[in-house]
Amino acid sequence: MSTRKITIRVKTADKIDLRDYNNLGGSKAQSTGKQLIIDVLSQLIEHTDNIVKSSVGDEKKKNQFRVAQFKKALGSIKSYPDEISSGTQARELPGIGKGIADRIDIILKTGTLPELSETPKVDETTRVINELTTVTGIGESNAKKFIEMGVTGLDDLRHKYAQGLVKLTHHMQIGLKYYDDIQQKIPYREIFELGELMRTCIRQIYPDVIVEICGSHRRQKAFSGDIDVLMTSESIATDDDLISSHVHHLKDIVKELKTIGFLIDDLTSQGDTKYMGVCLHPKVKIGRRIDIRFVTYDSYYPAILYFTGSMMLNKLMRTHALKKHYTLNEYGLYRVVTGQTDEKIVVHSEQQLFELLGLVYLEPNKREIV
DNA sequence: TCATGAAC
DNA sequence: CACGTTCATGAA
Repeated sequence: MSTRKITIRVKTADKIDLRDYNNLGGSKAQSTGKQLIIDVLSQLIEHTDNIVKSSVGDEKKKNQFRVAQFKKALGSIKSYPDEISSGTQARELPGIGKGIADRIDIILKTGTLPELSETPKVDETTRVINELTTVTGIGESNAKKFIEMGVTGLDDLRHKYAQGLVKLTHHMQIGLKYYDDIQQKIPYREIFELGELMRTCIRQIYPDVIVEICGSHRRQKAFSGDIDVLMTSESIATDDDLISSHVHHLKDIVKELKTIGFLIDDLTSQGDTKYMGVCLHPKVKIGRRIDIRFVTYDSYYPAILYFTGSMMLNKLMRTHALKKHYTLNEYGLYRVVTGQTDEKIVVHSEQQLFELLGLVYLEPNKREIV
């Protein structure tokens, strides 16, 4: 790994800073072959990303993977200190195989890539699938079924549903009901106030329950797509406590949040650990997607880390953990013992999780990787 | 009860 | 090849 950070402080000298993964250092504006490669590869990433957006199924998966590979290669080239004058030379770098090496030769020869001029053609079926799947609860499979039934688009789906010509699951019905609301981004301040509202309400019934809003809000983003809430209580330390607890905290909390008019519709109703629904700010009155997860206290810090993201950081941390013979997931950090059931390491802060993995601690607003 | 789809 | 877990739904 060439991602070792050089720092003056002895204490953190050996820790790895995951922000270096997409190394921005050293790529000053210069009209060298290397800069050209960087520019064209960036275009290739954007181009492939557009293909991802307009494709479905295996084609989409394939191209998503290509984007990830291209990004890795680009990061590798950016962090390489010297000039690159051939594909063969670039092949030595991590993340660069035959495909990228060949492209680099073409870039150096022609200044661009032929595949960039190919416009991805979107056929009508794909367009309708993409439109229908913007409704929460409608995935690709159901979108195809609707198309087979003659649905030609979102408006047509609404129409046919009103006529009783197609059946929708409860989830889909709510998805349509709040379609315009859910499309809108949620300002930071609104989520903050919704959090305070929730805490005030929950304090009345369970004063010991901890409420933390995670997701992009916790990463201090100005706008979020939905509201990701994590709850726990120190009195529910283990899974046994959660299962045997005759008081179902989550269900009681959801019930209470409904009576005060905070939650206005459900997407789930049976879950013991996970609730999905729609909530409302009394002053804003736009339906917002909210997810609430209730975890045991010994999973709280792994969970808060996981649900704060970003997704890319989570992936990097999991991969990094595996290299150090740990498994990291939303429930805990486990030491992998060969042939044995993994041993859970109970942690008491996010900092401690980074520490145990030998990583530089990142504040939530620094976790926006790539 | 099980398999599948969807969401995260 | 390309995450794994939770919940909803409908068939068995």
